[in-house]
Amino acid sequence: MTSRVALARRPSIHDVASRAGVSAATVSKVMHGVRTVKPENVRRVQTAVAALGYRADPLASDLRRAKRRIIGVIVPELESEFFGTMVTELERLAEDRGYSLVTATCRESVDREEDIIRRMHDWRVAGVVLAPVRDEHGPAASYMKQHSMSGVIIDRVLSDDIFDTVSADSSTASIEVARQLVGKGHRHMLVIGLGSHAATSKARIDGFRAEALDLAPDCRIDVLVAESQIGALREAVRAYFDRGEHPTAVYSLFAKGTLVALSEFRRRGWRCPEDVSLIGFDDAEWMQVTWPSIAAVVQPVEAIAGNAMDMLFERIEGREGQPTARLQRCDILLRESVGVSRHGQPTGGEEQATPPVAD
Amino acid sequence: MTSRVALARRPSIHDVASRAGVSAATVSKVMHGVRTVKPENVRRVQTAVAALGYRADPLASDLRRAKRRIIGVIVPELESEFFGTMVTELERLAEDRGYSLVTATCRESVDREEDIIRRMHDWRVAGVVLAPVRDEHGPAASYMKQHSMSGVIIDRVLSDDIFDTVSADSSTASIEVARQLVGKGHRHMLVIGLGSHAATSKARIDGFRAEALDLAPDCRIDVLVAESQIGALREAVRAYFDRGEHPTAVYSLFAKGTLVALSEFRRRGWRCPEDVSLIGFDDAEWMQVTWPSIAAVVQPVEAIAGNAMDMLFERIEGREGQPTARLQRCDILLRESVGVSRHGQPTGGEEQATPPVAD
DNA sequence: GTGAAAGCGCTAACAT
DNA sequence: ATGTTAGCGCTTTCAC
Repeated sequence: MTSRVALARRPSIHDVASRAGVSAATVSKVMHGVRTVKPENVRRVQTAVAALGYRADPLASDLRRAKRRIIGVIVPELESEFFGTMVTELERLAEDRGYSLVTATCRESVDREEDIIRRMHDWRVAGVVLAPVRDEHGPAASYMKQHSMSGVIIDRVLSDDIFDTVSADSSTASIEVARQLVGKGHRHMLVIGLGSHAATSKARIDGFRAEALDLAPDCRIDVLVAESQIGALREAVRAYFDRGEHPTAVYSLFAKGTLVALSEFRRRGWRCPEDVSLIGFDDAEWMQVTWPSIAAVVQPVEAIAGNAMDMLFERIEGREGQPTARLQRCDILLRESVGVSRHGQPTGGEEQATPPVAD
Repeated sequence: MTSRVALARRPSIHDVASRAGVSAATVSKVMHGVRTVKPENVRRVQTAVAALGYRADPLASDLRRAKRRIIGVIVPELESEFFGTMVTELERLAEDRGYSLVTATCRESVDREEDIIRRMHDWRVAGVVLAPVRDEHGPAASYMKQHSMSGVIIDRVLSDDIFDTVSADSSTASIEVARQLVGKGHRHMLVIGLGSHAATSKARIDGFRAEALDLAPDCRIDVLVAESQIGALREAVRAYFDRGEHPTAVYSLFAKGTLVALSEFRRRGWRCPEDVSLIGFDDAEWMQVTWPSIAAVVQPVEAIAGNAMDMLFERIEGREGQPTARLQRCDILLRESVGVSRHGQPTGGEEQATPPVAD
C-alpha cells in the first residue's frame, strides 16, 4: 500500500494534478471516468489520488455545475416512529442516486416551515420532499411553487393542485376501520384528531363517517378536533368523558391522539377493550407488546418514500405536466384493543383464551 | 412594497451590485453589516436586495471562507424517540449559532458509520456530533482523529481517550435501579443488552451487578447479551425462559430490549408485574399510558445535546487541551411494571387501589 | 488526448 | 469609503 502524504490542508485537485504531472482538467476527467484519457495518465492520476487520499469536495463541484446533488427533506417532527422511518428510508433512496439528504424539522410550526424552505432554496437543493405541517397550501409549498423548485409533498395532503403528492389512502383506511367497528357492534364512536393536520384529518373523518352511517344509520359519531395543541385535545377529550359520554370505541386519527386516548382511559379506570375499544392511525413497535395490544392503521412508509423519490427525480430530470396524486393503501391491524360491543351496550371485549403471540 | 423582478436564475451578488450601482464587494460588506459603508450606498444596496429578493448562497460563501457553517450529526438510527429528540434538539442549538445541521443515519452499521464520516469530511463540515454504533473506538472516531476534525462523541461512550464525550450516567443510574429492585425484594434478576452497544452496556451491567451483590450477596443476576441482532437477543431470552428460568425482575439496557421483554412475557402469558417486574433504559411517551405503565430510566436528552454543542463549538473555536468526559444524571421513573417480590417468591405485584393518573 | 482559460457565487487583501 | 484583483475547489469549453 502506498503511504499517505501528510498535508496541512486537504489535497485539492491541483495537488493531485501536479503530483501526477497532468493538469487539473485531466484529473477531473479521470475522476468522472471519461474514456478519452490515455491509460498511462489514468494510472498516474489514480496513483496520486491514492497517495494523497484525495476526494473531491462535492460542494465545490456542485457550485461549478450549478446544480447541487442535495435533496432537502422537511418534516413536522422527528420524535415519532413514522417520520423517523420515513427520513431513514428517504436517505437511503437519495444515496442510491448519488444524492445527499439534508433533513430539517419544523417542529409543527408553519413559520419555521417557511424559514426552512427559504434556507433550502438558498442552498440550491435539487429538490425537496415536503411533509407539511398542515397541507399543501402552506407557506413552504407556495414558496416552492413561486420559485419553481422541484418538489413532492407527502403525508398531509388533500389534492394535487400544484405538486406531485404521495400519501396513505386515509379515506379507504377509515372506511375499513368504520366497517370493522360497526361490524363488531359499535354504535357510539368517538373520533379524535388535530385540526392543524387538516389535510389528513378531513379525509379520515369523512371516510369514516360516511361508511359508518351507511352501515348503521342509527349510529352516533362524535368528533373532537383541537386546532394544533395536543394539550387542548386532551382537555376536550377529558371534558367530553367528564360530562358522562361513554362511546364504545375511540378512533384516533394520529399517533399522539392514541396516547391521549389511552391516558384518559387510565385516568377514569376504563379497561380496554372491556370498557372501550381503541384503534388509531400509525402503528408503532410497542403496540404489539402491551396489554392489550393496540389496534392500528399501518401506513406504508416504504411505499410512500419510494414513490416520492421516484416522482421527485422525474421532476428533477425535467418531466413536465400535470401533477399527480398517489395514494398508498394502508393495512389495518386489529389487535386486542378492539373488542365486540354487544346489544348496543357500552362495553365490549372478547374472552382471550390464551395470550396471543406477539410477533 | 417593491415588486420583485423576475429573473431566469437566482440573482447573484453581481446582480445586486449592478442594480445598486456599486461593486460586489460593497454589497458583501452591507450584507455583513460592515460599518464603513456610506449610508447612501447602504440604502441603495438594501433597495436592490429587496427588489431582487436576493439572498446569499451560503455554500458559495463558505467555499470562499474555507470554513463551512455546517455541523454533521451521525446517529445509529432514527426510529426511536431518543435519537429523534436528540437530533431535533441539536438542530435547534446549531441554528442558534448560525449553523446548519446535516444528519445521517448509519442504521447500526459500522461500515456505514465510516462511509458517512468520510462524506462529512468531504463536505468540510465545521464539526461532528457522533453517536457511534459501538463506542468511541469505532471507525468514525478514528477517522475524525486521523484527519483532525472537530468532534464530540455522545451516548455510547466509555472513556475520554480522544474526543470530548457526553453521555448519560449509566453507571449511577444502574446502581439506582439495582437499589430499587433489591429493595423491593428481588433476588433473581435478568439483565438484557446488546453487545454492539458495547460502551453503554458495559457500564450499565457493571454498576448494576456491583450494587445488587453489595446489597444482597445472595442474589442471582443473569446477563443475556446478543452481539448486534435484536432477533438473536430475542432468541436468547426465549431459550432462557424456555429452560425454566423465572427471574422476578428484568432490567433492559436499551429501548428495544424492553419491547423484547414485554413480547416474551406475553408469549408465556406472564403478567407484569404480578409474575415478573420490568424496567428498562430509555423512556418513551407510550410507557406511561399502558397497563401496566412501564418503568424507565430517563436519559436527559436536552442536557446531553446542550453539553455536546457547547463543547463542540469550543473545539471549533480552537480550544486545545485534554478531552473531557461529561456524564449527565438520569432519572428513574418507577412505574407499575415494577412490583414487590415477597419472601424470595418468583412473583411480585402490589395491589393497585385505583389506577394512577397518567400524566 | 490534453491543458489553458474562464467562471460558478462569494469574500478578503489591498490599492485607491 | 470603494472597487479591483485574486482565488476558494471544481468543471467545462475549446483550442491545440
